[in-house]
Amino acid sequence: MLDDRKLAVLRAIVEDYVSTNEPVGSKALAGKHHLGVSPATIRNDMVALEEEGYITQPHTSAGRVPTDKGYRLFVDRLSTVKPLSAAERRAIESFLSGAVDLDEIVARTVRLLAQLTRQVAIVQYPSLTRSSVQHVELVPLGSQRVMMVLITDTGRVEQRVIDGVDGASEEAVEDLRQLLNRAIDGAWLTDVPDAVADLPSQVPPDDRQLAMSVLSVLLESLVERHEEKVLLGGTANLAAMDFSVSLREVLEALEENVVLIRLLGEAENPSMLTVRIGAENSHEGFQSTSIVSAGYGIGDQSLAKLGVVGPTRMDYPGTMGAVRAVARYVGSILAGQ
Amino acid sequence: MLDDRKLAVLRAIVEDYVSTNEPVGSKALAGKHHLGVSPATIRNDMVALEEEGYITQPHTSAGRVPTDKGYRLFVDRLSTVKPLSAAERRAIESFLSGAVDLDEIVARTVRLLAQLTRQVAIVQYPSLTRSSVQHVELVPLGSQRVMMVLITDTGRVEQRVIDGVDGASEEAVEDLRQLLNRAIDGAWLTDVPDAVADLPSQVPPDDRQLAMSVLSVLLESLVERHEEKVLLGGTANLAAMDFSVSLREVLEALEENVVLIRLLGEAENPSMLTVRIGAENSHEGFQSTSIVSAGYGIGDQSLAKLGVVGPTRMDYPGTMGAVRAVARYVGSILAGQ
DNA sequence: TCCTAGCACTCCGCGGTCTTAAGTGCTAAT
DNA sequence: ATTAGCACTTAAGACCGCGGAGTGCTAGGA
Repeated sequence: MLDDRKLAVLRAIVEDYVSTNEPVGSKALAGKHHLGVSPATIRNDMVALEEEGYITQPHTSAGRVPTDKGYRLFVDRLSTVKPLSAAERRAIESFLSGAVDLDEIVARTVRLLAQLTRQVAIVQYPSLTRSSVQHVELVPLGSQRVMMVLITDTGRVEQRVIDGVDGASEEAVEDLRQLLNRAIDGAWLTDVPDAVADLPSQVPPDDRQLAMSVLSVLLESLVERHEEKVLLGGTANLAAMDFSVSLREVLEALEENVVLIRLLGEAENPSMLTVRIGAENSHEGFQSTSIVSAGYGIGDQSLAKLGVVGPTRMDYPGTMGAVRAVARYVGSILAGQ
Repeated sequence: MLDDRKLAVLRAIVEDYVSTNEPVGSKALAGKHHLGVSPATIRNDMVALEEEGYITQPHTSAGRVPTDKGYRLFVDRLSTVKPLSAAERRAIESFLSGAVDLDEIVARTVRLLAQLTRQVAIVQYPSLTRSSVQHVELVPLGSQRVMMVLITDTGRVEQRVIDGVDGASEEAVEDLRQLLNRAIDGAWLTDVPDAVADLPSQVPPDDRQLAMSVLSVLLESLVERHEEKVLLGGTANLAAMDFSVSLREVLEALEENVVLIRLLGEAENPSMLTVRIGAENSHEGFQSTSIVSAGYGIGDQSLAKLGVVGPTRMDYPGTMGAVRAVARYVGSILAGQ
């Protein structure tokens, strides 16, 4: 039903429309894209494509514009991820390798993505739940409070203050610290609850209240409030985009971390790309945007996700190439740390 | 030269223009603002105000619009900070008091400010340099690396990994840790360099290299890279604002933390308000915005700043009231922690 | 059977003109 | 010093006509 030439026409329409942002007509197509046929023939193909729902015309006597379905077909079958140029790869590498800690890696990554794609970049911090305990520290603050600092092997630091612990002597805290570290040092975060289950029975009764408080906060910080943080960048690029929905809606949605995380999609293994086009995004504000995302992590384990959001009318091959490349480099930087 | 009635006219113009966003004419003024004089009289006052540069007209035969200078006079002499309603105050209190750690306090504050003012909110994290050392922790990571975690009394945590330290035995690290804590526990961050000056001479020669590395990273994290972090919120409100400069410029400037911090102004004692109007802002992108900011902190010591940025055409009394109230509440929450 | 040339038709966008409404500045009267 | 009246200016909106880009259709050619 859709022969090769029709597909070629669709591809040409997408590419043209993406670069010019104007509905593309049959004559222009026949000219630029040396398809070797006349405008009239292209028009015939166009009606076929339109009947199938791949393109549409804003009004009679205007050129054609791809629909979400058209972009989907383009992404799935008509395009290949465009690898970055050597210069770009070098730039990424030198830019990312200058980072000193996790915060900065993430900050630089988001900047990089935004610059490469000229779109809005989203980077999720490496998740707590998929890393292991590097170290846990207990610090007495005054006589009534203790601060707990949890350091993971991905370099992430989680701190929490435990309030109202009565009679927490320095020694008791120190003892608990050692006990705790012996129990969970190196453990996967998901295994921590099991690992500490019988810990209270090992502390002297006097300090048991302290131990319970600390443990409950520790578990809470692991499970309940594993609020995944994200960083956003390149919002200035929004100004150049033209959404059919109001800019405000998009900006609002971008402020909701929870929404963003859900948006980043379900790519589970690193460097596998997810593309969500237009109405495929469930969320209100993103009906006329596309999201290209990928997982990143160490080895073949995905720790978190990153991606960009832009207009459905975007350069998919280029964007996908950039996202994939950045995801890989971040992974390697993370592994090297 | 500017009698009371002329000032009243200016005030009326500002208030009207702020609420309607349309140039205000003499007739409308005479109607709404019961000034007890006829439009013609008001017109005469207007030409006086215009000659002095407080108002201007976009074109002949349009109403008048306040200039930056006009807003300045309004803020300085014609308006009073508007206190929040009891309901608003209660809302602030309950919203902020739910925060568990510093990150969340800041995050909630920025949300709150944005919602109250319907503008873009900026909150700077409590500065490192004006707080004191609560604790410093050294954690060996493998055999070649040590992680340093610095905890301040404002609850801020700074972490850094020290790389390539040869022969850092667990004992050496532990010794150094104790030495370090004895030297700087409780010290003002600004005093830390002095406090650790003679520390290397106190460690055994074998561990001196380790000590030097740690100290240099510590000092560096205090001084050189005291990159002040800021959090931004309410950017969605930008969509409703109309800038004469492009939206893009504003968004771009908002992404530069350095710019933002400079922008927050020089209010040194808490709850003292700074208002920068239009061209008073040195930075390019903010020529048509106003910034209302205040310091916040514990007691009468300012730890950091917060504020909002909106169009010069903003509700100054209300905005100033909100900023001042939030700054005070954050201070009290911080003190209570 | 598929492609192409030609042609009439549709519709958007652009520039022009006209009108209206708002608001001003000036002058003369109170 | 204030006010009423009036002529003048200007932006914004409505209306119109036109040109151009693009289409769909039909009839003829490989």
